[in-house]
Amino acid sequence: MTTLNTAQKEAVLHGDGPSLVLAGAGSGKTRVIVERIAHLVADQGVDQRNILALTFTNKAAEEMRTRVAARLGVEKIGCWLGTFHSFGLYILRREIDKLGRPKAFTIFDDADQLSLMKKLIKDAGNQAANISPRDALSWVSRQKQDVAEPDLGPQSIPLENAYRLLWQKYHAALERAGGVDFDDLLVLTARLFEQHPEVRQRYADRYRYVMIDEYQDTNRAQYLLARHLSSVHANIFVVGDEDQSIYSWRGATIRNILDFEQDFPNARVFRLEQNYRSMEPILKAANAVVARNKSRLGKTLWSSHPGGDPVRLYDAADAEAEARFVADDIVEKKLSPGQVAVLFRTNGQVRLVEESLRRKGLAYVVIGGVRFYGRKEIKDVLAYLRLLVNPADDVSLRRVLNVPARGIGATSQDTLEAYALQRQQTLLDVMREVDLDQSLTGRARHAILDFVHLIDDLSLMAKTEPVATVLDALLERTKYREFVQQADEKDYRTRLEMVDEFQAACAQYDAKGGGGLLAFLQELSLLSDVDQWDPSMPAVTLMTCHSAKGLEFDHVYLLGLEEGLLPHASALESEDEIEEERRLCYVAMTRARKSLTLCAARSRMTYGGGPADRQISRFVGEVPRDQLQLVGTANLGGRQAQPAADRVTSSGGIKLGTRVWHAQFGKGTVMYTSGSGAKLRAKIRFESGRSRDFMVAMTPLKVLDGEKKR
DNA sequence: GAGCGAAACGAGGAT
DNA sequence: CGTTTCGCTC
Repeated sequence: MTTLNTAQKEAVLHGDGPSLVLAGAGSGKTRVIVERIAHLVADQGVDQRNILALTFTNKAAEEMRTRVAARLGVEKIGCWLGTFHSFGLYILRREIDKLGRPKAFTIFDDADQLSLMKKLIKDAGNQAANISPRDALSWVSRQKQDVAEPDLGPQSIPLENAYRLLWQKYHAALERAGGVDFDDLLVLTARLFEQHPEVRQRYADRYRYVMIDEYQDTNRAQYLLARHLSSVHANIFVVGDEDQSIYSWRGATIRNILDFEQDFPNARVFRLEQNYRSMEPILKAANAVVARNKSRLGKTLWSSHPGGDPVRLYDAADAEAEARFVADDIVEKKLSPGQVAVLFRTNGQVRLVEESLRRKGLAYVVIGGVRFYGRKEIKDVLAYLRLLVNPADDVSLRRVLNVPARGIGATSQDTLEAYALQRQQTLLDVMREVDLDQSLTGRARHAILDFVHLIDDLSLMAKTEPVATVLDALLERTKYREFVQQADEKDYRTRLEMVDEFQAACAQYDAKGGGGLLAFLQELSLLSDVDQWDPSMPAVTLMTCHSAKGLEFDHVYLLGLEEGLLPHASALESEDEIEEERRLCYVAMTRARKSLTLCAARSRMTYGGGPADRQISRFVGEVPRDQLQLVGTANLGGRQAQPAADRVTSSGGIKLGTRVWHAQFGKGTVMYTSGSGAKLRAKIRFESGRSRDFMVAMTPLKVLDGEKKR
């Protein structure tokens, strides 16, 4: 693609006012945004500082920055170009005090949220009995993404009441700890603009042009931000593809893109339907799949690259054979590893692929899964550092109070917690006054004061010294390395290497000019897995379909095209969720430039249990047969996907998606099965929100017929 | 309070 | 199956 096509040109050159670009997969939407910015700056004389462009990932932002800089012939661009979340952080750093919150706030990641919620559930006792922290968190997160307020109105549903109570407690605890979570970065920013018109006016005035990428994945908070920011100039330029909306579980609402023309009157709509990425058979196959969806605006992509190999289907005996096939095929076809991606629905699928690639001596990188910043030793160190900049952060304090063990055990901790609750003080403040309290042993009080001194000394240091210096002192004084070495004799080398790597990251941050410990910690929390990935590495890329969005590869292997995996088991009940799975499948397929290979296994080990029989995905059946080439032992006879209701199994009707009734737990849905016959096990999610695992033969379950939806 | 083995729990996608 | 919590002993 050297010059812009007519549709792209129109989108780039159009005049002021709101506009919606419906950009199909591979239609050059990034390029359109880049060219539009270049056009505004170079041709219209717009000051770069008056342009704001928002993306969903740092990776996308980084690529856009590079391309805009190249296009304008400058080293560094002056536009504000970054992710929604980093924009929220940018605003809150300056303005959060207007919401009555401290400027030195820290960002709580999902592990922090989980540990906080666990504690709140425990403290709430009977009021929140039997609620899983994860369920509570996702409920709270959903409320926040919809920008609701945690008031405790009269509620008829007891479960909802408990959730509401936890929401209120969570909200209060987070605020007291001087923390914000991921949702808050957007929600608080939206609220700030809502409640402080003068602030909104200032930013809306500055950003004459607002551009938003992946608009189909915006949630309500992001939508409100878009409205606020374009409330003065109304030059809002959004780019999206309703067929690639795959984040509804994160609060994204497809309505935002479907309703754009109503929301922003006089909007112009542009359609980009020429695909520059994929060879024709790949695009035809992907189009055929997504065309089954009902909620679409409707686009028909056509390929710039006619000819090309048909899409292949490998129908493996089991998941090991599937993984082996991928490695063998890469070797046999002499594919250059850097041009290959292996995509899958769940992170759990990655292990087998890693093994088979390793056996063949193929280099690979795994994106996601166990994140560097999710590692225990890194989280410990981060918790210390966060406590240094935010002494009110009780969540971090709890994590490190006795790590490494320093004689402050459960009894002492409970005593401190009780005092903190009673006096409405932070844990650290309570600990400062511990000498006044005689109910703790002298030894415990001594240990507690030592800890307070440690934090005080290092906090002072953090005010002036570079991050790496503070970290060195921290590791030294806590004897953290010795602790790691002692605690895990088997794996300590790897763990120490992780600590080394983190030290290097700190030093690098300092060397780049840094911004102090607080800024370092805030920015770290916004890093994503894909951000670390270097596409020029000569290695096969392994990642989930979700992570692959926005990327492209010459050769793509899409694994696990089975009912229960893609579409995922948890989506089988609802037509809307099936449609999202279908879009996910479409996103994955359209990552491929030259070749696409679909794989499925007839049998796959499930968690703990034995192998389970698998049905091939309905999405495979949606690809026209003449577009599909069967390879290996592939044989679709009798395995073609059938409508879910007609499928039969040998397990007495207990299978994926079956609606059942249990005397104790009520109605539920089978999420997974494993084993067979007398050893058949089934995981069932009940309408109460709880999930449980059963030996089917031992459990009084009734199969409910004729029920499709709850 | 620390350390260890046993039991229980939970497994979708991630800024 | 892998990880976290529990419960017992020292």
